Amino acid sequence: MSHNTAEINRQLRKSGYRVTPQRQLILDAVCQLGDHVTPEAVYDHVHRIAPTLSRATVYRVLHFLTEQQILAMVHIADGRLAYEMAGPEPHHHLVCRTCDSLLELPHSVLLSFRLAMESQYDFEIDVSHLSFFGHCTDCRSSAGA
Amino acid sequence: MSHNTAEINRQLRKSGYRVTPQRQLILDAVCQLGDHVTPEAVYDHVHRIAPTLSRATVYRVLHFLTEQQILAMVHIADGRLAYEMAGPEPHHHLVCRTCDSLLELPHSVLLSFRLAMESQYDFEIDVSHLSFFGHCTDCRSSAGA
DNA sequence: TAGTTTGTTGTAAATTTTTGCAACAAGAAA
DNA sequence: TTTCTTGTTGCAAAAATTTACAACAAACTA
Ligand SMILES: [Mn+2]
Ligand SMILES: [Mn+2]
Ligand SMILES: [Zn+2]
Ligand SMILES: [Zn+2]
Repeated sequence: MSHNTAEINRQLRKSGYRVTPQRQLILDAVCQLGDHVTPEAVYDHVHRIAPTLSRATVYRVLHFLTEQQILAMVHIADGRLAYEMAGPEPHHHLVCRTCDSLLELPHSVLLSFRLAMESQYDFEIDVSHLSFFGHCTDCRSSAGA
Repeated sequence: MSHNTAEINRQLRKSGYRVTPQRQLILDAVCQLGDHVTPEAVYDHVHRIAPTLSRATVYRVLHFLTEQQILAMVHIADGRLAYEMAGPEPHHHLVCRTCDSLLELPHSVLLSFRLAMESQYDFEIDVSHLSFFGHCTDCRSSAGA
């Protein structure tokens, strides 16, 4: 568990929300399971600990924690959603379609793109966590062999 | 109907696939319904014309035509998928989270980003149709009022 | 045109995700 | 600690999406 529980709880209560055992379990699960955790993986994990915790709650809490910017959501292949802790440093990913490897990109890689959209279209892009799909070095060289 | 039916049919047959009435109906539907068409909208449309055409076929054909690059897929809000004709000119979108307005971006806006990823990470990004969410001019000014 | 091959569809069931609603319980107040 | 308010949960049903499989039919061949 690497997240600041006390700080998060304070933030939630301050906004009029409640800190429930379900929310804590689900947050811990995402934190432990790592990057790009699917709702089903979260459910499997928490269900072992709290068998009555329902799938509906998993989906609701993941959505809720994302709204609160405690989690970050990401589109993964096939249009599915996954989640991970929203660190203080937003980031993006390069995901290889062949080997599923994951490269982390600093948030800044999109800065110039965002500025361009602001100046050209007066549109304020709001991106906190994108995945770009493609092919990594290794897979490109082995495919060409 | 603004797509080249004959050319598409030829392309499919050449690859060993078949041109079925279902595929033609679904393609026509996407073409007529416009940008960012949801599977449900397609189903509603084609079901009126061919009541036995099933939902499963709609999902399957949308996925299939996307693989064949005849349709383009796009993530819309909430992690849902939508489809549209894949024109010869790939493009992207700026989608306003407040008024749902849609701005079309030329494919070239991401060119420098893609080149940067290639030189910095040796990763070949494969993007044909992205949507960036945010807030347009109008909605930003009225929110500040 | 009739026969053959095999890609495709419809059906039904399995999964996944969302939603309504009554019971519950976190946190504030007394 | 007890009471009260109302945000949250579990359940069950609805809705959305995927999948297995037998029947079907598009395209090829004779
Ligand atoms: Mn990430
Ligand atoms: Mn588009
Ligand atoms: Zn790879
Ligand atoms: Zn707007």
